[in-house]
Amino acid sequence: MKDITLKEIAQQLGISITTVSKALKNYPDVSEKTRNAVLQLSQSLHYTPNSFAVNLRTKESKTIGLIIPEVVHHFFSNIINGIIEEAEKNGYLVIILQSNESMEMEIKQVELLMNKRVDGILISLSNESNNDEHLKEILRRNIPFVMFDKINKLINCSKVIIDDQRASFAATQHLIDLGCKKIAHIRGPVNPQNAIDRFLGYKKALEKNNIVYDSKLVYTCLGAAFEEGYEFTKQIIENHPDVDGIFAVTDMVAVGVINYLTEKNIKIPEQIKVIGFSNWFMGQVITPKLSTVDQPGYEMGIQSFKLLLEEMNSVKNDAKFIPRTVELPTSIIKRESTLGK
Amino acid sequence: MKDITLKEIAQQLGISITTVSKALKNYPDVSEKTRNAVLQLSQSLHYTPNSFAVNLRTKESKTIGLIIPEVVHHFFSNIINGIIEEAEKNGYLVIILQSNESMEMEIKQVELLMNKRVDGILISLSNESNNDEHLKEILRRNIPFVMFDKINKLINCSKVIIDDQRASFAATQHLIDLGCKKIAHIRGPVNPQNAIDRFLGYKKALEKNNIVYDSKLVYTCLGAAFEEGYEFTKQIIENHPDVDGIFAVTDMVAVGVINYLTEKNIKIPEQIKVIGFSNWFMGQVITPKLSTVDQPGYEMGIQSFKLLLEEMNSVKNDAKFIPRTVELPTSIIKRESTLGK
DNA sequence: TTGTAGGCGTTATCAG
DNA sequence: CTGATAACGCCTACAA
Repeated sequence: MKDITLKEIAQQLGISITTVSKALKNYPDVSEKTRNAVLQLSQSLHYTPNSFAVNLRTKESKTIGLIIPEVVHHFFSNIINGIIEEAEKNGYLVIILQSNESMEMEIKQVELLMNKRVDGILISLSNESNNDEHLKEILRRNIPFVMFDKINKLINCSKVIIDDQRASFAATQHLIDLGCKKIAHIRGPVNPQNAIDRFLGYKKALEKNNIVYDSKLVYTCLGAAFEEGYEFTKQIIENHPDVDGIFAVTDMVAVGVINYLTEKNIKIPEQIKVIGFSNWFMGQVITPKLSTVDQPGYEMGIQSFKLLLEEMNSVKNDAKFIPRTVELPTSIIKRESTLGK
Repeated sequence: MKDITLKEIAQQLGISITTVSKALKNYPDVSEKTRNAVLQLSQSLHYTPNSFAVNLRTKESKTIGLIIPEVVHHFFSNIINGIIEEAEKNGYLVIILQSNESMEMEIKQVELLMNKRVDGILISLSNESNNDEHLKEILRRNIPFVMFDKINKLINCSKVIIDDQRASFAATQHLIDLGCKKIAHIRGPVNPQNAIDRFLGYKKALEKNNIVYDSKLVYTCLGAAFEEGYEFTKQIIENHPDVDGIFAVTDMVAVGVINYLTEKNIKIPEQIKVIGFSNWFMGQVITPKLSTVDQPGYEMGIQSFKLLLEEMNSVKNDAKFIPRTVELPTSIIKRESTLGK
């Protein structure tokens, strides 16, 4: 089955390619008769424009690129969901790449997408990312660009974030309100801004409540994995048996915490209260159900695409675009791991 | 910053576009000297070929399309992971679309991808899918095409699957081996082949062990959701209090089962043994830990892409390609929900 | 109302 | 070794 082109249709009807093109695009200067003939034939032949040719002419592909640290991840997959949906609604397709938390990969992938000439790029930075040349290059080339969740504050592009500091302040405050006096924090990796902010929120909450901050109660994950939550909790119990609250950087880590405590028959929340971050589905179905911070992943995806779309439209019209930062609200979800049954 | 093209480089060096092109592609018939000049200049100008033009010429985009029922799903996101990784390794990018288990969406998306002229298409069918015109159209257009996990047996394309029937036979047998006499099955939706096969495996295992099959013990999900597992278990307990084993079509459903039983203080596995299907991460961290069938999602992604790649290469060389079906092994993961501590 | 011509950027063929 | 020319398929001034 060979491809149907304008040429093909033109030949069959004995008219010029131009006329066919115009008829299909509803130009006014085509006679009713020829238009109908063209429409009919192109339908019966199942004509669809060759998108490669259209891309070349219009210099856009209606495709955007998305770089994300991990796909197998409740929060991120929710974001992907939001992005894909909103993109499709607006006639865009999404190419997804996974940095696997590696900056090297991220750099390669940015280049890949730029060479592919996607119409815009969405990124959530890898944990490793501590350099921003590749991000600046996107700006230099004037490619519409939005960062979400794991961002770099120094890059002047649109961003969609939550207020990690405020949210983790609230989480810590929740523990304090319930009577916790000695709260450990299992924090995220060193580089990412949101791990830093969550740590700062924790610290601020302690200070605000006149609890002395003790750096020995802060444990730093390499990857925010289940095993790390498990292992650090072991250390916490052994070295600081009087800890009565644990705030984990992520629900995955918090679930590790809960697993260790449950294994050792340490009562949650009576002896130790646990709160996580992100509101992964898992937290609702484990025992005890996990208190956490709800982080609107799906909504973040939607908003990220919307911002990108705005910028893509601006660039197309040679209009100036001023980057904006959208901050999404979070809320504390109180469940059994802090409140009990 | 305007785009660098072959023309630009040719002009600056005072040579022809043709020569520049050849130099860059390491054609043998270019003098050392001009080649070097070209390479140097194109590097300093950061030349990259315009992929739109390349697509148009070569008639391929090094991009494939993937249609999947859900992105926020442990098993599927693992598959996506495998596909993206293997694709990238081979120089392909992946456009992801989500059918949301709707056949209508699936049909639209297939068309979208065909019009986009992706080099190949990967699909896992939606639960709703009971028509195959859109799939046949892919074959008609001779577009490389692989189905995985949720397939349609009637379509003559490559497939990557597991033996659902055998796996669920083994799962049911596991319950029987542990002494279960009355096993309920919460099955998946009506259409998908693998829900059917899992049901058949369950039934066969009963028969093989001389347990009378009772259709009243089979509950049919609409979407294989947590809530369905919970709700059906309630019905099971109320209507069939002597059930001593439950086999759920999916871990998500099984977790719903466990949640209901735990809430009602029904002992797992002493009173009722539970086994799921797919080996989602969640199952390892809930209490009791869930026994299940390990289904290799990541590997399935890898294999699917590999098959597609083979076919894409064949089509490119006008070689004949004979569709193949790859069957991946599964295994029973025995945990607390059947074995106890 | 219709058609001609040129170009988007690359690549392949063929002649010099 | 180099380059002119055509073609991929579409779109759009401009001309007829």
